Amino acid sequence: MPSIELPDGKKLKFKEKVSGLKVAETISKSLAKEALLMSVDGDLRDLNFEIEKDSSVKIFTPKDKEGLETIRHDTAHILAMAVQELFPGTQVTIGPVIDNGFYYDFSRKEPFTENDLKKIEQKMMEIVDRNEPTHREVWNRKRAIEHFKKIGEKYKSEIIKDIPEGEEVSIYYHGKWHDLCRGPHLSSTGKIGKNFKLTKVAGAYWRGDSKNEMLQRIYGTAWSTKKELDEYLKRIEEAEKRDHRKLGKEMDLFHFREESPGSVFWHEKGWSLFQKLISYMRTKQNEGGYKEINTPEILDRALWEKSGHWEKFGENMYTSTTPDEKIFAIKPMNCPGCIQVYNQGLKSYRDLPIKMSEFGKVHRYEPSGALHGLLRVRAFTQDDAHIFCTEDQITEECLSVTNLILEIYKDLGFENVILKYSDRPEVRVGDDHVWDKSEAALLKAVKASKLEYSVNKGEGAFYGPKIEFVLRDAIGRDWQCGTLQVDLNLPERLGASFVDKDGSKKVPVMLHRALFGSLERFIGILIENYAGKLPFWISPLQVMVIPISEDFDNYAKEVNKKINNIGISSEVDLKNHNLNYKIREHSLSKIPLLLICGKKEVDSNTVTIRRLDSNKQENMELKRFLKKITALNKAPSN
RNA sequence: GCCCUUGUAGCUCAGCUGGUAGAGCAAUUGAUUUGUAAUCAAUAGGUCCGCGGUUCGAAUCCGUGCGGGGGCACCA
Repeated sequence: MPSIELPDGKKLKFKEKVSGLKVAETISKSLAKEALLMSVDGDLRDLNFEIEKDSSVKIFTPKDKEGLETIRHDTAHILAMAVQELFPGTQVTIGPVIDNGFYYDFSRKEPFTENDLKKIEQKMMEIVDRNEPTHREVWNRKRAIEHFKKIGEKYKSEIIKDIPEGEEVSIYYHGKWHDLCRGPHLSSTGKIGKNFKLTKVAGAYWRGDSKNEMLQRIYGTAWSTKKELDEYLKRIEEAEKRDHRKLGKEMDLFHFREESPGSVFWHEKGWSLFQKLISYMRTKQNEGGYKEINTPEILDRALWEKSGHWEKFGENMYTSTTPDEKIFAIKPMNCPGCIQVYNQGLKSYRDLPIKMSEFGKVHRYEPSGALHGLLRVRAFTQDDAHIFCTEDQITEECLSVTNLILEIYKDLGFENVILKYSDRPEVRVGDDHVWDKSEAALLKAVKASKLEYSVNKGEGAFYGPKIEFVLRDAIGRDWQCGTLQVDLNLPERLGASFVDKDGSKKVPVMLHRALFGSLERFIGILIENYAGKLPFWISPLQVMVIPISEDFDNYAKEVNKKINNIGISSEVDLKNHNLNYKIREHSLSKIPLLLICGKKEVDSNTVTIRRLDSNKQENMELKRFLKKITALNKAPSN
């Protein structure tokens, strides 16, 4: 006589054990039709699980997160089923749900082709149409291991071996096909619907370990309605349009080439953008009390050994052997060089905090497969700074870094920032009381920022806790950019010290911080965030002056000169093309302001403005226009 | 680094199962002198990523190297 409590508090009484489907039917016919799975006292269950005792039950439909995830999970099963029907002998491994979809990893000698993907997709549709019923069995683990071994599924038997002793080994059948699975699943293959699509094939290591065999992973996306699927595919398409590699080429900002994989060849316009960002940062940092320094790109191996980099990151460092056989390393980080600057001369507690910034170009030998446009390169410029301070100054300094970072992100159009705070890892250096202090100081800064934050336990650096700044772009993607780390280790290793009040020498705390992280990467993110339509003040080419015909060339040239004279980048288009053509061309190249000059403008000493992405026209006196763009040419916070 | 995939004109791409290359845009020249997203015409433009092999003959097939892309692993 189970009594079933529903989420709204209502109670249903049944004479005998009852399936989830029955419960749904009792509530309403439409719910029964929509129902996919349920939770019983918080545990997710199949709809045909029979409830025997009093419990609270919630029924899930495709509208619920649980419902959608189960659809995706089932689709992964159908994928495996289809693959094994089409390609006998293929071994199955795991097939989890991920953001927006699912994947399944297979072991098979021949690679899956794009064409196979289509065939598999068709077969999956067929299986949905067959509407095969699902049923669940619980097996004895020994039997399960032997069974999967016998049918040649060595990965599955390995997985079962790893299931903890106390847990049930459940097997799900969809028709005759069966798979080891925790469940829950939909009651039949027809319930999945057809709003899925296989998206790509890729390699993936068994158990995510590069020492293991490489499997073939098939990715797919699945949704509860056709509309959602289409919207998702549309989103992907939109993201592709924003790809900074594509836009970078179209906008003539930079290129890559074989001679130096992972290093940027900046074109005039890209470099101008780069310089604008640096000069903006300089202003902000000077206001914040930073002093800019610059340290060598190439430093003796001995320094890297002393700092610990040689041992820990040696494999990713570029080195250079001189004709007299000395080994130097090209810096992968700026900190050791910065500490050497700090080490010049005696420092007193009265000097602290000392904030040294450096736009340092660093080189890291990244694995070839990791390279990705501007987002992952082998040579990049950090907007780095190191703050030397006392333990007591940590909180205040962290706070000011956080404020600076937020202001800068905001200026560049990112208002949505979240923080990731990581505290002490198991393997670490330094006394616990210093860790206590620095963790508390950092956390205080995090809280004071009033931003959403997550705590990543034990994920700090071995030398200190850290905050990572994650910004969300215009289409909802998260990018980790800034970082702030408390370092209790490096200053000591490299012999940094200051004279304290009592006359004794002490080791300063060092804060590492980067706001953009890598200028190169940040520019990539900026381009994608704005889909190439950069704000006026950082746009590399800000104005294009367009004479309507040859007769107005001189006026246009004059206007162009005046704009350039006030430090705004402008060009004049004297080509023999009609106005429509020029507007199209310069709009596509994402120039923020187009100035049209014809008879009307010459006669009245005005210009007609057309803004990017607007077909409105605005006529204005030239003088007023110059004033206006002078104001526009500043960062919002300046 | 690993798996798959890919490399043709400045750009985007076509080129079936082998017979030494083609389009659109851009460029150049000429005509047109244009009022808010492509005016018309002509011309020129190629070591088909590099190296090696198979073949009478290779952009095409095979091997190998380098680069790009999608993932995995990595990301101080």
